[in-house]
Amino acid sequence: MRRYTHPPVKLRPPMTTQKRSRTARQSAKARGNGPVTIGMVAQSAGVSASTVSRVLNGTAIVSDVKKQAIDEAIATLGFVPNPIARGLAGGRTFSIGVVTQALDSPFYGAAMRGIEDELLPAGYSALFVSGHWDAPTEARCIDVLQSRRVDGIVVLTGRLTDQALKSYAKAMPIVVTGRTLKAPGLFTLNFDNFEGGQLATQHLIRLGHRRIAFITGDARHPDATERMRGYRAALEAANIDFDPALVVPGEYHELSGLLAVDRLLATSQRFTAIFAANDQMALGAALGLQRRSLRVPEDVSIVGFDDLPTSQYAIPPLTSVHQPAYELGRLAASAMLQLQAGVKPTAEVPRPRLIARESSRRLHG
Amino acid sequence: MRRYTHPPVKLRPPMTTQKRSRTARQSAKARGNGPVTIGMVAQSAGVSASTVSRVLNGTAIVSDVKKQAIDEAIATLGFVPNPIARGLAGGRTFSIGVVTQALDSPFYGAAMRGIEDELLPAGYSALFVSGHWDAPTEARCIDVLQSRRVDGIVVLTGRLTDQALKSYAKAMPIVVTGRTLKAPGLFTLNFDNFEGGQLATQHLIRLGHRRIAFITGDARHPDATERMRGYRAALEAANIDFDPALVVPGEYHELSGLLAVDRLLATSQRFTAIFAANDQMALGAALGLQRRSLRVPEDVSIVGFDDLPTSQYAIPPLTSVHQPAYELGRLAASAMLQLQAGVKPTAEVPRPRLIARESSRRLHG
DNA sequence: CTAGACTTTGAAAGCGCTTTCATTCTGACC
DNA sequence: GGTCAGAATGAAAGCGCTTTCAAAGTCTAG
Repeated sequence: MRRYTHPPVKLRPPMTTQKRSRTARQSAKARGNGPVTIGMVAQSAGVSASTVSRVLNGTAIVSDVKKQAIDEAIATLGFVPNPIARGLAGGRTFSIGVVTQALDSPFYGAAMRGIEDELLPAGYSALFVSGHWDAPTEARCIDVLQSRRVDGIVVLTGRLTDQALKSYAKAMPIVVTGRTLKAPGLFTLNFDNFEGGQLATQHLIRLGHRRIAFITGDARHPDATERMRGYRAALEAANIDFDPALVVPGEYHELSGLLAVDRLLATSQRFTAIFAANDQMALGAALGLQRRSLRVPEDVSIVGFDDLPTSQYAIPPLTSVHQPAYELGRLAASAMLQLQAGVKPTAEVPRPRLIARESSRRLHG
Repeated sequence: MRRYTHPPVKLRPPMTTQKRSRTARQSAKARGNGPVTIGMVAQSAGVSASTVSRVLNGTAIVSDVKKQAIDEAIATLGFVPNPIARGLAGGRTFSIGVVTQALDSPFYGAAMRGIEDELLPAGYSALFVSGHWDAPTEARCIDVLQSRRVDGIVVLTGRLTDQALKSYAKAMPIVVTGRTLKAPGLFTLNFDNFEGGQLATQHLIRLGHRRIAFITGDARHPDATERMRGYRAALEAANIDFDPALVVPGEYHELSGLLAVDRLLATSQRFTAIFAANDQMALGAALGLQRRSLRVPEDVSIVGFDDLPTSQYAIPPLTSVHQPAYELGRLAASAMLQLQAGVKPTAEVPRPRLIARESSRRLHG
């Protein structure tokens, strides 16, 4: 098997003297094998390692002459500080843990991209782990992240209790999306799912629909229940009676949307439109309708929620409430950066917007 | 602003004596503030830190009595070794870097999930970064990962040259998907895109199609050109002349599929089927056809490639060549684990399979 | 001029762990 | 009973960096 010399620990030559002098060790390093260390920079610039560190971190004033010499040495040697050593010594690893729910969801994917785009330029790395919509798993994720000594954790939605989150926030800064919570060291970023639900429902009402079915999301997700609240509020505002028979449970994936339509049709409830609590279910519902030879939007209008990138290419292109996943990721990350810097974050999530496409149309239009 | 006590560096009380005794320091720690260290375990078990380390890593024989005492101490104190310190001292960080091309792609998402599922139980963490299909960006990603001292890197496809990859493999183990390459410290995992392309085309031919259009992927992706090779080979095998007019370029996203159909229709080429080099373009193509009032599959059959999870819920459900993204991730990760252990990986990628759904049907059936 | 107040700087300790080296114990064998 | 190889263990060095502490300069004001 090959040996990798990166940290040449195992291959360290046996020491001959009890204690090699500092210089001896340094020149040994300078011979060019391992990576460049702060000591080599210091030597090359004719200063001490402490001073180099000070320049690196800007933790103290250093004379311009030396600063220049150090910068030059860093450049010519191509020195890159070792984050591991920094982490050990300084207690900061310049890495942020991110608890997503599914690495392979288009929604979280966009959020992760936003987080990465924000963190990388700031010299931070992101550690993505997935909680699979399960509180114990999420807790384990956070343990892993903490053991990796991340400087902070971004939790994308999730099922942890507010209490648990608050308690984590005592140990390190936390940014959470999908809820509103006040606690020291904790910053929350909440998308207005209620308003989104209203928007979607209003849109259908304005198109003349009055029998609007609703496919719910998992009731354990606060955002799902909020969207439902929005649905009911919009109905009420339009003086349309809420009919429980038009509400069918779903689980945020395509299949459950398809099944929901089956169930709806089985009860022979009349309806002219469907509002699905997310796009995946809306797409499943569209397929379900098609299977029963019902056309979208001629026979039934459909509105989704999330506005996934692919939804605009669905057949027909899906009307949906846009959720700014990428933006949300960026905001969460920049809030975390602010927390790191000791600044109180101020980010605000954009308000929901409805993107009207071809899956919804005027009733009897 | 709040201070976090995790590594209590900044708040360390000023030293009173020149050099505190070992015991003094330890009991200070044992008072219960910071996290549990190996020293505390050692003290509690009545052995030295070295011995605890030996038990932890299994690097030397330790008497059963002590081993038991140590295990007990670890359990009662809830000790978790600090990976940062381990990384510094031992040169291993137990983390694997993963260069994906897009964090928000369903395909890479599934692969990431596979990687995570394989790595986590082994005590490794994954560091995901995205190269955005750009060689310089990928190179920068690898630099970041190396500076983070990952123990190895998994590269999912990407545009780096074989040469570059080989040279990286000199510094640390590398696993690459999407190409076949032999080099020390390098393991490749290649999906047979050629056969996949053949499979898709054969399927259409068997259904009676002879005018089969092909929407290509980005020509810079080896897998795209392989799929095209498969297309041509299948045509040839069926004695169908290759017609360049039926080949239109695409870029692996929905819009380019839609545009490709427009272009195809504009030239008024006759065709009864379309093979798109990936599902996203197939979906875009389906929408493009629908816009021109052409029905799928009645007027035109469509076959995609990748078999994204959402493709089975498209309208109509998409026939596609299944690509085992999740499996691929798992295989890549387990190969990396084997490399870490000094074992020669043996993993093999499953062969392509065609998943027939409703977007393709017998011509004039 | 010189005491006091800052600035700048380097030496050294320390972060938590691994690994080497030396030491102490066994037990086997002559 | 004595010698010697091998097993088990602890002390200490070291990974690369940050931070404290003290020393050495540099001013400024009395």
